[in-house]
Amino acid sequence: MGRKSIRDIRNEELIEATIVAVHKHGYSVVTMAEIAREADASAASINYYFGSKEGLMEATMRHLLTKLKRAMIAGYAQANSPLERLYAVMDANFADELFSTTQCSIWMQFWANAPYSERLARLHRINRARVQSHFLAELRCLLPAERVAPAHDALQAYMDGVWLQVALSAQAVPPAEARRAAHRVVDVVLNRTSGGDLSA
Amino acid sequence: MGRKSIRDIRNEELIEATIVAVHKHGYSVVTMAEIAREADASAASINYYFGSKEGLMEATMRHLLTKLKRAMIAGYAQANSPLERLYAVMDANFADELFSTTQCSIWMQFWANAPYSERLARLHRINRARVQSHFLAELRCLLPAERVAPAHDALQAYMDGVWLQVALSAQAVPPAEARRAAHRVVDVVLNRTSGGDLSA
Amino acid sequence: MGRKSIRDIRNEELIEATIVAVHKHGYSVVTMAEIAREADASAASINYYFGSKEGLMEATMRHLLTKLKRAMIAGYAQANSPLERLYAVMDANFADELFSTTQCSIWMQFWANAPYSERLARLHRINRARVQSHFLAELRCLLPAERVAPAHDALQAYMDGVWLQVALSAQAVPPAEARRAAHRVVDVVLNRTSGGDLSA
Amino acid sequence: MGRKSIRDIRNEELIEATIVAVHKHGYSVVTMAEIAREADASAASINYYFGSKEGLMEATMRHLLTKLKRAMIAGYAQANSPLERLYAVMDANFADELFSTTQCSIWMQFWANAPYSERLARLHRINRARVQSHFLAELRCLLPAERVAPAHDALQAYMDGVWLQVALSAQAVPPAEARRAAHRVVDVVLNRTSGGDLSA
DNA sequence: GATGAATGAGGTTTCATTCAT
DNA sequence: TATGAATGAAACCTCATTCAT
Repeated sequence: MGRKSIRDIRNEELIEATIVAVHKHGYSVVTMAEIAREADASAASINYYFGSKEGLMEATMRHLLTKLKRAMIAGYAQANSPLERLYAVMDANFADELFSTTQCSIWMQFWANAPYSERLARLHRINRARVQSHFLAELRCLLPAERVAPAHDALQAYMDGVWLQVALSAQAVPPAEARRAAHRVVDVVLNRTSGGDLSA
Repeated sequence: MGRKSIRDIRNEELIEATIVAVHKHGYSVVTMAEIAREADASAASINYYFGSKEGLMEATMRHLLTKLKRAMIAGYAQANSPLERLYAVMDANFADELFSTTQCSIWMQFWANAPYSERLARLHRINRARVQSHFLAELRCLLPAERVAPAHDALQAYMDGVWLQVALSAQAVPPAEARRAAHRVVDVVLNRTSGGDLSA
Repeated sequence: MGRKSIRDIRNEELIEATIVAVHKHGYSVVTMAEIAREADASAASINYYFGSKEGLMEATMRHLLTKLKRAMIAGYAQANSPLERLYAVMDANFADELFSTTQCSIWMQFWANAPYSERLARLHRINRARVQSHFLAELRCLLPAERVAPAHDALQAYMDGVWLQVALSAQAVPPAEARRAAHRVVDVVLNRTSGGDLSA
Repeated sequence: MGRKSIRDIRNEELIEATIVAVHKHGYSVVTMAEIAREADASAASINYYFGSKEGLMEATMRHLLTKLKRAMIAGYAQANSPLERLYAVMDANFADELFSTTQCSIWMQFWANAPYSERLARLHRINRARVQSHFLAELRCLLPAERVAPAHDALQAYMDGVWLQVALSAQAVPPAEARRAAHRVVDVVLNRTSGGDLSA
């Protein structure tokens, strides 16, 4: 039942190796050999499992998206109001197991290459749409109609920008701190702070 | 004095071609041949002018950074207060001649590849530092010390995020509108809006 | 005694699959995986039975040669004169169970690759020698010595040529018709037709 | 005017090397590296000129077909009767510069692989149609309508069969002798020999 | 200044074969 | 007996770069 087949185990190992290797060398520069070395396997066996390099990349991105989705669902389960759910969406993006320099780096790599790979672009579109629908649903409960779209744009831009900064600065930011900052941004965007305080 | 040498003219043509080609194919996938075709030249002549592919890429990024710098300087020249100068920094990033889908795409390509090219990384660091120093200088005039850093982070993240969104959605946003939205974000971050209104 | 072991049954299935797969993809392009798929088996099991790809090919060719040999022996058993035996040799080559587009195609594949595989070349030599000795034996009874060799060459060339045409045109020729035409060629070569009529 | 460009010269060299290499190793087994070695060039430069292995093969076959066509046209020019033209068609196939073991071997390789390469198949069809139309045109002048098709089939089969034999026996046959034998076959098929003599 | 020609280096992918199960 | 799993070897092809012209 919960048993994992050898295939599943191997898949996961290879995907972990891919994440590390992509972070080290860059998405479209990394070679199958480098990934294989990282996984203590042969390049041929990666093709055996994923069919091609692009197949591997797609599987890797799918893996990350699933992680993000799970984090978001988990947060939602414990939230009891629109505001808390809004926080939960932000928290998912800055969750402990997601918001590391390595993973921010991978995300950026995928973003940058999505426009040139239909398979990546598709995953990106799906994810973006899902996050957006969550955002909008909650914002509609909290803001007048005409402010919903701009608020969503600002929040989404903020989240993307933070990831990008972490990816580029290669300087780790504690996830908890990132979540605190994100909550403040939500508050400011919703005008919930009397004094509008962006500092800790 | 304003006379351009043949070399300068050719350089500019090749850089323009590079921007187009990188946008079409992606930074690390585009080939010298594709760039050459875009410029109606030969791959060999590009090496003649820029030494190597990486040299060309560095020159191209430098070209874009110069454009950005000029836009910022021009804005500063007309600004007469900290707030106006803050607006000017944002405006430069969303200037008519910079904020196109193509160019946002290129920026993202450069960002994504900077960590893997020392020459690109250096340019990125320099630029980032310059923008940051502008931001901080103005914010210090407008906010208490402990709120300066978070405000800067939020504004920078917002700007990066917007570029990224435009690059990925491939859906053009009118620069003027982007500037208006950016001003509102500045206002909100500074708590300058009594009603804290993010909508038009 | 006529009992077939599992091994024999499996062998035959795999050989049939090989014939189909070689026809579909070409001798030196077909892969073990494709053959295995055709036989609903695994590539590994083919190696278990035949040792290697070349072993399988040799067995397959041997299988076809045996079929041809049997057809020739059967024809000989019913022939009562040199001329009838000559007809029988031709008939064997155009027998119902041998003269199909698929099999002509296989033959051509084997011919074309024999020069590059010692094992195939050996089979080819043996077969060719056997057919030749039959031909010569009968022709010697029907023609003066100095006309035997040229007549053999012509008949052999004709037979090969017809197979080749069928293999390449991929347009089936009814075996019975091929046999009729072959008989006429024999007659012409032997000058047995007063009017020398090559038409039906 | 008659000047050959470097490109033409190189093309020809590479094609000659291809013929030799294909003869040595077999059509679909020969590697680019082997061909390159034969031409004292690099594999990369072959792709530079022909785009791909298949492109090279197509060009090589086209080269051979052109040679055959020229030989046929030359023969036709000197023929003054249907019979002489018929001889000329046969002679072209067994011309001194075409009827060598090496070239017969190449032809067979191309035939065997044509069914699996659209580009080769196309060339084959075109050539076959051209030869056939020549044959039929002359045969119609020499035979009653109902004997034309069978006579053509027999002659074509004979020609193909002889090439195949030479390719497989790897035993050279003097072209002049092959032509003499071919003329006799024509005579027999047309019933022009009172004694129907297939011997020298 | 400009470019065909040429190539070495290297990447992805395929495939026959082996082996543990 | 049968086959997933794994891989070394090798093939094709691409591409940045060099160089003679």
